[in-house]
Amino acid sequence: MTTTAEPTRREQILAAAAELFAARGFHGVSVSELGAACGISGPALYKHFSSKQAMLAEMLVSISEELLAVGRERVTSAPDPAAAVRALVDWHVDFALGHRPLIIVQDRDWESLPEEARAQVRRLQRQYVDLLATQLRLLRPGLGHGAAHASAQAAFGLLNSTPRAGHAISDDDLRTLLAEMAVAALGA
Amino acid sequence: MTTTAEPTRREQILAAAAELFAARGFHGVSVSELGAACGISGPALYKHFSSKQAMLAEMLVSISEELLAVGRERVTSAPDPAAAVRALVDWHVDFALGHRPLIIVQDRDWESLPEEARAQVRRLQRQYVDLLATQLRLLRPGLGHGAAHASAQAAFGLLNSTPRAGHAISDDDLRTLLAEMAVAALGA
DNA sequence: CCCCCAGGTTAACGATCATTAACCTGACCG
DNA sequence: CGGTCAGGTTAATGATCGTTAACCTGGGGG
Repeated sequence: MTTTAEPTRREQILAAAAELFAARGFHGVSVSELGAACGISGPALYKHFSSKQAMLAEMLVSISEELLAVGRERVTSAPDPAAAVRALVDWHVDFALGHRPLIIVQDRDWESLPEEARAQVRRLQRQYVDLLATQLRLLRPGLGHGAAHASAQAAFGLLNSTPRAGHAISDDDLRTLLAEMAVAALGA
Repeated sequence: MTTTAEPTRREQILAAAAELFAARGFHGVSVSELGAACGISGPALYKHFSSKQAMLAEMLVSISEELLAVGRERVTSAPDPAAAVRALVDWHVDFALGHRPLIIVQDRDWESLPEEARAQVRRLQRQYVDLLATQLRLLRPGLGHGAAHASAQAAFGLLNSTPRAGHAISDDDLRTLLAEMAVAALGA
C-alpha cells in the first residue's frame, strides 16, 4: 500500500492555478477566478499563500527542482554519455507530457516571478540545461561549450513544443516521435 | 538606389513595442512606458493606433503573413521535397535570428490578442506549419497526418529556442547549428 | 462546556492601467 | 495672413486587480 495520499489543499490550488495560468497567462487570470476554480472565492487563497506571485513561485521552483533532481539521477545511473542523453530526453518528454500546463507556464510566465524566485528558477534551469550540455560534450569531443549549451537548449525547445500539439496524435506516439526527433537533432 | 525608406512612425513604435513586449510581456508593459520608449508619452500612441491590443495585432499578423508568404515562395521554387524542407528551415532560422523579439512575442503573447486577430494569427500559423508538414509527407510517404503535423511543430519549437539562447555562440554558428539540428530532427 | 482557530465570507482600499477629453502648437496650403 | 490639421501635451475617468480588514462558523481538545 503505497499511501497515494490525497492531495493537500495547497496542491489542489496549485493544480488549478497551473491550468488557468497555462490557458490565459499569469497576468490574465485574477485571484477571484483562481479562487472560483477551487470552489472558494477570491481572498480565501490568502489563507494558503501569501500572494499570487507566491503561488507561481512555488509551482515553478518545485518543478524546476524536480526536473533537475531526476535528471541528475538519470545521468549518474547511465552507463555512458549516449545512454545519458537518451535518458535525459526520455525523462523530459515524459515529464512534459504528464505536466503540460506546468511546461507552458514555466517558459511563458517565469518573468512574472518575484526577484528572488526568478533568480532561483533561472539557476535551476541553467543547471538542467548544463546537465545535457555536459553529456553532449562527453559524447562528441570537439563540441564547443557555447555550441553544446545552444544544442541542449534547442532540444528542450523541441520537447517543450509538446503542450501546444493538437490532439491529432496519441500521447504514446507523440512520446516516441519527440524522443526520436530530439535524439536525432542531438546527433546521438 | 533601392529607396531603403526611413521607417514610418508606426514602424518605429512597433519596433519599440516588440522589444518591450518581448522583455516583459504584453501585460507587463504599460502604454506610458511604451510611449516613453518612443520619446513621446502615454496617450500620444493613440494618434497612431486605436488601442494597445491593435499594436500587438498589427505586429503579429504582419509577421505571420510574412512567414507564410515567403515560406510558400521557398517551397514552390524548390526542386524537390527534401530541398523544400531545407529551404523552409533556412528561412525560418534566418527570420528568427533577425527578429528575436517578434519570435518571443509571437509564441508568448498571442493569447492576448483581440478575438478576431487571434483567429487570424492562428489560421496563418496553422497554414505555415502545414506547409512544412506537407513537404514532410511528400518526403516520407507513410508518415501519418498527425505525426507530420507534430513533427513540423516540434521543429519550429526547436528553431524558436533561438531568442532565448545566451550569446555564448556567434549568430552565424548558431544559424548553421540550428538548421542542421532541425534537418536531422526531421530526418531529411 | 467553552474556547480557539483553521478556513471561509463580504466589503473596502489603494494602486495601476487603458482610454478619453480638452487643450496646445507649429508647419503647410490657399 | 489665416485656418486646418497632424501630432503632441496633461488631467480626468472608470474599471480592474491584488491585498487587507473585519467578521463569521463549526468542530476538536482541555
